[in-house]
Order: sequence, then structure tokens, then C-alpha cells
Amino acid sequence: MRSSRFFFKTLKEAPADAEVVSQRLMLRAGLIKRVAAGIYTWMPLGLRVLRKVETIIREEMNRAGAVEILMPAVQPAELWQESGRWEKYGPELLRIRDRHGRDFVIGPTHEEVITDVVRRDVKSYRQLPLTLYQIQNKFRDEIRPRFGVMRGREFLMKDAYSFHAGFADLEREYRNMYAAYTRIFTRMGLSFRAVAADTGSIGGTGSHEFQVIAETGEDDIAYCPDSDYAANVELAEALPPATPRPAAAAALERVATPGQTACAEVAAYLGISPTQILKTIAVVCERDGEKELALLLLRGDHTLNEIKVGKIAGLETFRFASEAEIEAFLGCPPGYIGPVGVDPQKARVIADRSATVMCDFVCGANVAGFHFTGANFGRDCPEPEVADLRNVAPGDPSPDGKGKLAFCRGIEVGHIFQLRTTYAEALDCAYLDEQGQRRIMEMGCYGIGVSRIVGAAVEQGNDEKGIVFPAAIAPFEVAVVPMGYFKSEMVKSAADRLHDDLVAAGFDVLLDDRDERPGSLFADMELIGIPHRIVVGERGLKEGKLEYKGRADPVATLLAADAVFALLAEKLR
RNA sequence: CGGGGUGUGGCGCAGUCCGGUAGCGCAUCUGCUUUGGGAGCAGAGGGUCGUGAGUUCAAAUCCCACCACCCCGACCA
Repeated sequence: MRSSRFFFKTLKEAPADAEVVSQRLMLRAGLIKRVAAGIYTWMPLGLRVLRKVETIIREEMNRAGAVEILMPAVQPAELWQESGRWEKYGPELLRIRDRHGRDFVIGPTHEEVITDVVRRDVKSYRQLPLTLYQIQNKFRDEIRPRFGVMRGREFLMKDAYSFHAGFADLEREYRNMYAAYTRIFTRMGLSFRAVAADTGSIGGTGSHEFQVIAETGEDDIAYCPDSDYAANVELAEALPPATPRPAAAAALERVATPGQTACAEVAAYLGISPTQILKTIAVVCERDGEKELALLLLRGDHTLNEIKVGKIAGLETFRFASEAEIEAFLGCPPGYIGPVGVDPQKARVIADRSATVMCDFVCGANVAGFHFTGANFGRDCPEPEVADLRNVAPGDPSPDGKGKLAFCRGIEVGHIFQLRTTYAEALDCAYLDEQGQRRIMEMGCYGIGVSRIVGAAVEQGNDEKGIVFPAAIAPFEVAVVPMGYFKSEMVKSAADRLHDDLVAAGFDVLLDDRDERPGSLFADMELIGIPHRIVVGERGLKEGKLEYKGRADPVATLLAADAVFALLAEKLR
């Protein structure tokens, strides 16, 4: 390809509203253009990257035995009503109406459609297992789209769905997809980690996210540097403390703490560590119109994990208590509540594992402006129920027992999930087994954010000059930059021949034949992240040499033409 | 949904307080010079100043309403 025949335009300044580096660079390099909030046009240069990502995914999905299909973006409301998600999905689901007044949605995902396809055509265990995938645009009406293509409203996604006779076979395919995803992200040259993810109400170990490691990621990951343990922070288990609770030593005493409500404030006011404070959080569950209060106890420096709370029997539908509710139940404002003196009939008290080993702690006195010091479980209040309620913190022991947890941030680019029979049941997707018994299929689903990968790759590969793409997904592999294409016949013919030879040899090459000064050409080729550059100039040609420079290499080297070919062949192999 | 901010050629911005012919840099076009790290000079084109309704002799500027976009927050007591 020649620049003069291609279509791309770079900017010296990025639009002011672009926040993260990938968004700024993608706009500056002319990979994408914003059309509306969270909606982008993929310009030819960006589309080449997107297509390369897509191709790697397609090759590996095919290799893993999945079969490609293409479903519609516009889906009838009936299917969503049948699965129950017409009501449940909420405002992220873009609903539209046709000229006859019939309801449709623009698909944010395709469980309904794929399950409908399979239930119509798959009747026997002989046709199973079956894994279908597509690469297609999705639309999710995000509250706040941001970060360019990393959280867009319309985005390209690879979604795969597998159907099985029995759970064991689902687990086999899940491992198969896990391996395929690992190959995919490895081939793309990304630094990533598979992390255990929340499985919602389904439970079990059936969900992993594939996270590209990046500071600007939106997800917090807890991992163990000494093992392969990694989990979403929200999911990581906080182990019970290794040491037992020390004996009570101090007497219970009520102290005035006027205006001090947050744990950190109280700690500072009393001149103690937040670890000595018992944090009490009031939540409410409504059952049959009855409000039930629960007090959740945490060590002062720990934070509550709402997902873990939602998994406690009886608290599935909890919400935080309002100020008025706290006043009504405990007779004091929030900020001064605690477990001491609370009627067990009135409120369930559940302590985090770490909180249960605290002694002589500080907690709210259930009187405005006062806290207790020297409080102890068993002596001053009943022993609470115990549960894992908190988010893990850096330095906590790894749940696999192999070291301490560290934190990093990641961008979720893939998610695999054992759906089990949720959708198959709702849509009555069944098969006949060997005995002629009708059985509901087990399902898995496997997603990859194709367009998000491009953003994640830029987020991971950039420097002060612009994007540094991994060769596997760069818009072009090699840039041929002539010095004086329109001035020197020698340079022109050498650059043309080099371009043709490289193309013939199978390289993906861009000859920058624009009539610009060398500085502009260099700057643009670097900005758009082409990994390899060959400069053709009279200087080198007179010695029969070409100049090679890798995008990330500090210096250029002069090489004989055939040596350049050999080097490229080696680097791009 | 709550709070804050911004809307002026393709991009980045000034002008708004204090009303009086809409400006700068980049980009684009023409010419000359230049040519191994985003050139120089001379000239040119391009803007209903987010939309609407007001005040005024006169509105980018003042008033009101609306829209769009961006940022932060959404209950850890």
C-alpha cells in the first residue's frame, strides 16, 4: 500500500475531551473518529487493526472447533420477553419500535437468539456438543460511555455460545475456550492475566475474565506474585486471621466524640489506629413488607464487599439503611452506631472474619456524639455471626496459601462463563438423551471485546512519539520511508522496488510516498505505531544499504538489502 | 439520577467580565524557496459563535429556556 493511495490523516493535537492515552492517540493517529457519545467510525487505518484482531480471534475459534454464525443486530422483543430480560435488563437495553408498532431491541448480547436457533434445530444428544460464535456489533446504552472504544456504546464483540448434554461436557468446553483465549491474547502480544470473576447468583468456579494489565484499567485485580492465583478484587476471598482473639484487657468506657463519624475521623480524634475501630454498617432487607435490619461489622481500615454480602443467606436483596431507618431502629444518627447494647431481636449482627478477632476496640455507642472504647465481643455484646464481608487488601494472604496478594488494574477484554441451564430453561432448549429422555441443555458463553482490545493494546503500547503496536495487530508491519521520493530518481526507483519486493515476500507494507519533509513522515509512521521502518535514502543507497529501525529500538542500523529482508523475516515470523 | 464544567472554521484555543465590522496557531489551497526529525516567506478559501426566544439602535458578549458534550459522584456511617 502507498500512502498516496490510502486514506489517513493525523493530528498534532488531540480533541480536548479525550481523557485516556489510548483515546487521545487513536484520535490523533486517525484510527477512529467520534460520531456521537460512545459511537465511533473506524477509519481505514484503525479498521486494519480491528480486522487483524478479528482474524486472530477467528482463526483460534475455528481451531478450537467453534463454528461461525452471524445473528441480527435487531431482535424481536418477544424473545427477550420469553427470557424475562425485557423487564430485567434495564435502560442499557436500547428498545426500538418499527412502523407497525412492534417492539424490537438492538442486541446488547445474543443468548436469546442463539438459544432460539439451537432449540429449533437441535433435538438429539447426537448433535451435541455444539459451539457457535459470531463477530458482530453490539449496542449497550451505557450510562456514561468513556475512554473511546474501551467503553463505547456500539462496539464489536466476538460472542460464542456452547451447548451440551451434561455439565461435565460444559466443563470440558470451558477449559477448551480458556486455552483458546490464552492463545488469542498471547498471539496479540498483550500482557494479560486470566482472573477468577464473580459468578453472580450461579456460583461455582465457572467464570474467568481475561484482563489486559494497564494502569488505566477500570477493574481491580488481586493477584499473587508467587503463584498463578488472580481474581477480581470483589471476588477474592479474605481468609480468616491466623491468630486468635486476644483476651479483653480494657474496661468498656463511653467517650465523647462530637462530630466524628467516619472511622478515620474517630481514629484521628482518639489518636489510635483505624485498625482498633470497629466499623458498623447498617443494611436493610425487606421481606413480605417487613424491614429487617442487619449490622455488618468490619475492622476500621477494611471496606465492605457488597457482592459477598449479597451471598449471605437472608441478605440477598439487601440495601444500605437510610438515615431515617437507622434513627428508627437504633435511636441515633449514622456515624455513632455499634453492636454494643443492640437488642438481638431487633437486628442481626454479622462480623467480618477479621473483625471477630478484635479486642478492646472502639465502636459507636448508639448515642449521638459518643463512642465506646475498650469494647469486647462476648463480654459487652453477644458473639456475632461470622462471614467473609470485606474486600481483600494488598498484603493479605493469598487464598491459595502461596504468598501475599498484590493489586493491579486491568482492562477486561474477555470473559468466559458457565451459564448452565438459565437460558435454556427459560427458552425451553432441550434435547433427547440416549434413553429418549427430554433434557435441558447446559450452556456456556464466551465473549471477547474486539474493539476494546485495540484500545487496550494502545493503552499498553505507547510512548512519547505515539502508539507502539505489537506486530501481530499493527495496521502495517513495515513502513518504507523514502528520503526525497520526488527529488531523486534513485531513491524513487529503489523505494518502489523495495515496496514491491516486500509485498511479494508477504509483508504488510506501507510506502510513505507523500510529498512531505522527512520529519513529518517519520513522525506519522511513529505515531501510527508501525513496528518496523526502512528508510531509503541516497546516502545509504550509494553503499548499497538500507536503514532499519524498530519502533521501540533506540537507534537505527544500516544493513545490506538482503540483510534487511532476513531481519524482517525473522522479526515477523 | 445528583453536582460541576464546556459549547467560537476540520483540530487546539483567545475574544464574553465591560455589547459596537469574528481573531490566533495547526490543518487545507496557490506560488517561490527549502528538503534525514512535524520548514520559511507571500497570498487564498473556510465560521447561521450549540439551538430557540428575549433585552437593545446594535448581542459570540446581557437575560431566559432548551440541547449536546465532558468531568466527578451515587450512600463503606
